[in-house]
Amino acid sequence: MLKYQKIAIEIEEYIENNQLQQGNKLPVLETLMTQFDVSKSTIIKALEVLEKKGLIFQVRGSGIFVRRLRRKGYINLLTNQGFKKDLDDFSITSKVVELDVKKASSEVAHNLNIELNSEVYYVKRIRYINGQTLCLEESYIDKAIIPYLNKEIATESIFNYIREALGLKIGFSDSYLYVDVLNQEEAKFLNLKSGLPKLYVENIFYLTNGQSFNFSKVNYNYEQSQFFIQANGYYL
Amino acid sequence: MLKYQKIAIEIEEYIENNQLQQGNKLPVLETLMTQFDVSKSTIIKALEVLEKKGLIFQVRGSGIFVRRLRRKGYINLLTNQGFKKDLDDFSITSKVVELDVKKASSEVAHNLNIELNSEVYYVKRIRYINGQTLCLEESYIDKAIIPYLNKEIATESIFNYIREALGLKIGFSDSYLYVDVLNQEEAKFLNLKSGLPKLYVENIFYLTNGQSFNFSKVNYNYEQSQFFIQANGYYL
DNA sequence: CAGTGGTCTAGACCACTAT
DNA sequence: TAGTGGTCTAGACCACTGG
Repeated sequence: MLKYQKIAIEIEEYIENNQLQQGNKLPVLETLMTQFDVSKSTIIKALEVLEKKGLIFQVRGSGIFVRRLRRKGYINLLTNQGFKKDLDDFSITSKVVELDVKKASSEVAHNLNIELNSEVYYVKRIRYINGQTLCLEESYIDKAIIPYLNKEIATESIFNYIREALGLKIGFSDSYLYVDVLNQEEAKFLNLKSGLPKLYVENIFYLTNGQSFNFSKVNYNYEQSQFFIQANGYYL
Repeated sequence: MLKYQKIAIEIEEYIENNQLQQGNKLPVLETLMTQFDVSKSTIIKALEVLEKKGLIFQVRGSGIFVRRLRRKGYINLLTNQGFKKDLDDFSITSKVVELDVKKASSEVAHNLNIELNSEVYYVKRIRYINGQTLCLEESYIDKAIIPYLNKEIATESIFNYIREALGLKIGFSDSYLYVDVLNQEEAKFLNLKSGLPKLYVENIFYLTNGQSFNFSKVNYNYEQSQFFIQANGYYL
């Protein structure tokens, strides 16, 4: 593990263990440098990690402060692919409805950047949060990248499998979302009535090398869909 | 302007001017260093900016590549506060329905982290995208931080006013969102029927020093609400 | 194994905040 | 004006990718 990652984790634990609140001040750079016995750049790099995670904010000339969310019970929209990591807050389970190998349609081929009719895994799952239906998800997974998949893996975390069993590194994702109403089939799976609102999200996930490996369409149960996003002001 | 900011802008322009596509390779670090006549760290810092903006991705041992969105017509959820910057893609206008000074309710006081009954500006606006109703927005703005506001400013960009006229720096934001149905009043303002779905978002905006200055509640017209989010894999 | 990006250091100097 | 975070450098060394 890299120095700055380790330091980031330790500072995060420090915040957690001491139950620091929004606006609480962390030790100054100088102190952190001597405490961890590393150079200034390394501390800065560690703090950058925490800033990206929305855990701290830095004010030039003033200090380093804790940033905390004011509300609980919301799902982080930027980290909601694997879910596993949110297990502390939520109990999320899945039921696999269907798992097949299919030929890529033009829509799937386009989003996965592969040839028409290439083989993809098609996985249809219902996901539950604390026992309630959370979403109906259809995933198309490039078989050229993930050569094997079964129901057991899909019931657990496909992302963990890709990371741990296959040793692939997940890099980034694009998500497109809009609001719509449930059709009959979606409503049936979510145990809701058709015509009710839903959040519809399409995701494309990429490996660190830029290859897209997973295209998914997700219909969220509006009753369970509370999300949050923390933005850092690189645009503001 | 800082060196790394300037370099980031130049590289962005280079990508734009040459119409580079997803996966196209940029010059290697060594080349960029000599081309801009700066140290390695400065180039890395510039590339980091572009990576956060979702414009490039870097692959160790391989190169620096262009990252492009596959779809047009979606609003970036992480940058949708000012709107002004999206003017290239969308024509967004506002109509101010109401502008008052009010006493902060407990909800507003809590979200703005101020005393109950402190004075806040209350701004109710309808926003239009390409002539269609986009959203109905209610903002509560801390009068202790923004001492003056009028209809003209609110019709244009409140954020630009805060930045440019008041010289304040906007730092970060928290957004909470969920899907719901329109009530009669909201429907009226959005020119839709009650009972139709909506995306409901609450935002809290902070200055760089961590002070929250704006709490807003936004109801989006589902017909015009197409959003995208690019995630970088700091969690994946 | 050559090419390429990432980490880390030590230190000079700059810019903002608070008092 | 002291304290604190940010920028920038030059260079050593590390880690991953791909032919």
